[in-house]
Amino acid sequence: MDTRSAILEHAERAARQKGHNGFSFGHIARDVGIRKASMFHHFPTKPDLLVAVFARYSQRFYGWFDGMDQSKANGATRLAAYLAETRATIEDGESICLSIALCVDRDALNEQLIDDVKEFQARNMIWLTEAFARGQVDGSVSGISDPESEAMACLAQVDGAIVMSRLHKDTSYFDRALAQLRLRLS
Amino acid sequence: MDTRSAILEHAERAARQKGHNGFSFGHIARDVGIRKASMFHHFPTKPDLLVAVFARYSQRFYGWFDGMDQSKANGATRLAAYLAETRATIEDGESICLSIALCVDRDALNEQLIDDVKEFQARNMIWLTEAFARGQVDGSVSGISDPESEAMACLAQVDGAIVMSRLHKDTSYFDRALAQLRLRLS
DNA sequence: GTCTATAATTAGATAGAC
DNA sequence: GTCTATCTAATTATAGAC
Repeated sequence: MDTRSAILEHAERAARQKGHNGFSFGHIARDVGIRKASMFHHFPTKPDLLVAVFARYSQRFYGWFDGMDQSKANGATRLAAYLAETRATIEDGESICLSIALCVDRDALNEQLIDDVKEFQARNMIWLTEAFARGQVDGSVSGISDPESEAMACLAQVDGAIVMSRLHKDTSYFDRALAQLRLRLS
Repeated sequence: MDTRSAILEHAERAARQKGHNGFSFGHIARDVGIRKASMFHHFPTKPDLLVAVFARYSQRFYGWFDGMDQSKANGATRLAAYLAETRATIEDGESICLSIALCVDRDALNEQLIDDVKEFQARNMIWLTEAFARGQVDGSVSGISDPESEAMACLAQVDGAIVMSRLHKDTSYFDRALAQLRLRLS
């Protein structure tokens, strides 16, 4: 792996485990195995690094959305896959979603990064709304009144479930927080 | 107000706006209007300060729980009051719940503080479970199968809603994320 | 209880050699 | 692209005077 990618990889891990203010160029350099000064060749400032890390992170999700959109899966299958994907990214409660970490340290971010996180959340909302709408039409998800309200509630529930799992370093909290929603997927 | 209380007040605000790693003794000293060195007379270390801040924060909630428990309010009224109380504490999306901020910066906390946050979450769960159970019995909350699952989902949903509000600095995100739950309260 | 002064460490960089 | 060396500012403290 090239150095730039190694930096991005370790920086994402660090941000998701310790938050934006919880790691430094020095830490990442040590992880990657280079000197601190060499970091600045790849990323001139910490904001630059963060923007690149989040772009890479969000692109993975956007790619996943696109892949799913091309499948013929029904609403319930899509939502179940979303929950499984989200659960997988937090490992054993060691990490959280990068966008949550950045929300908490919001005051330290530059405007571009805040906009990027907002867009990430908006695209999650759009995808979830579409999945709930599909589940309403095809009958695979029970008890839906308004797909957009469902999407908003679901996104919040997932984010909160991730935070709870992080506190206990235990993914079963994620499962219990989402148990009710899962029961509605046939 | 005495100096110690002023320090606790400003430190809580800072932790909830910038996260555990986002503020220093220097910042708080400036806010309070004393010199940095004077901070250490009141709180020898940053972990000591954080434990005291969280104790004060959680006690306010525990007191609120006790007050509510002595009322004759039905399940729905209790849950609506919980949502209103939570919403009020985040102001205009400028702050988040202290326990969320600490969860994200979990790696920087000492063991006592982690245990304190766990207890806080457990007590929220107990109170919410009781409120949902009440709502199930008195019929004031619709569609309850298992009160404990409901409590877990609700707590996650509230936490996620707070994070979303923080990103946009807009409490309407909180309202929209909780709209469905509110509709179930009669 | 608050202050000045200071120390050790770290963070975010920059300059310039290789 | 990576390194050593260096810089400035901030952070978490400690010592000791008032």
